[in-house]
Amino acid sequence: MKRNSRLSSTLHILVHMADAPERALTSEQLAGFIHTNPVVVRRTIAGLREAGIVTSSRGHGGGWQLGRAPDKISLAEISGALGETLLPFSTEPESPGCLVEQAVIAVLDDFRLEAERLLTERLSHITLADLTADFRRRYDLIGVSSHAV
Amino acid sequence: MKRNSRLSSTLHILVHMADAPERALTSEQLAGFIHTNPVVVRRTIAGLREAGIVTSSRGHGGGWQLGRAPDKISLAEISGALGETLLPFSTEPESPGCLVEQAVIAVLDDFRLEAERLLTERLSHITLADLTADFRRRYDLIGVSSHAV
DNA sequence: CCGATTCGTAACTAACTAAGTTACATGAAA
DNA sequence: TTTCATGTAACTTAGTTAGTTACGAATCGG
Repeated sequence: MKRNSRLSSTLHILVHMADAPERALTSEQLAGFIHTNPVVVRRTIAGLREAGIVTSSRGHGGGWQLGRAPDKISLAEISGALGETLLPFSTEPESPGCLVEQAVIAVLDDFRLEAERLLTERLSHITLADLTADFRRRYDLIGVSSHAV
Repeated sequence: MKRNSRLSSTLHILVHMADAPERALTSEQLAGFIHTNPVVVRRTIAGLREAGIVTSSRGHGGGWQLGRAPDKISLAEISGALGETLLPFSTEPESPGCLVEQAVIAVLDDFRLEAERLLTERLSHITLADLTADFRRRYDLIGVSSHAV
């Protein structure tokens, strides 16, 4: 895993969970898919559990499963549950009395608000089911193991 | 300066430059506005010079000035010249043969492309002149030094 | 020409963030 | 009651960015 790849790593994991809905996958198995550590996986998707996107169970036969059908899980929800901001730039005031800064922040905050609305709207139209369908299409086309490397 | 505040810091600097178009401002003066180091300023806005947004001159009376009128400088250009990406998430392949990863990356890259198009379009409608006007409006309203801290 | 000024840039340090790791408590199933 | 799996805290490591120091190159005034 590298910097800011949490969204794509999480989607990868979720597609695998969608692809094996009948059984729970352990964080060790999930970690294997994205070549990382089970603890990192648990930490990363802990927020998804709180959002009801996934469920986890302990002990024998425990692990992770989707909390609802893939077509009811949008990328907007997933991104939100990860707690990442779509827009990275900061607008923290650093010279509270400066009117130039106030003007800059006002314009930038307006833009951020509008941008977040736009992006969330787009992401809310893409579901985990779309991703899974895309994966299956590729699988049928090439006919090769989903983890050939 | 803190993390990812480069866009807002740069805008702050540029508004000051737009506000004193007749004379060059040194990187020392510009650094004072955003409470940082002259070298950091030079490094940060070096990209703007290459994009023609600002010009710099050395020696006595040297410093920085806008490269063209504020209403001809859009936030899209500035953001681009800073070399920052608007969308932070990574889609670097990490398991090249994995079809799940390929599906995830395909969807995410599509989204990123569309999102960048949308955001750039919005930013291209905001100019440095808009920011300067907003600053002047605040200044006239409150009637206070632009750097009262 | 000389000295002051200012940018350009390399090299280093410090601070911060996120991933990776270890360790162990908690809970569930066989 | 043993084994397996999550939950989470604490620590380590790696990578990024801001900040700093230093100095060469260019420009201007005298």
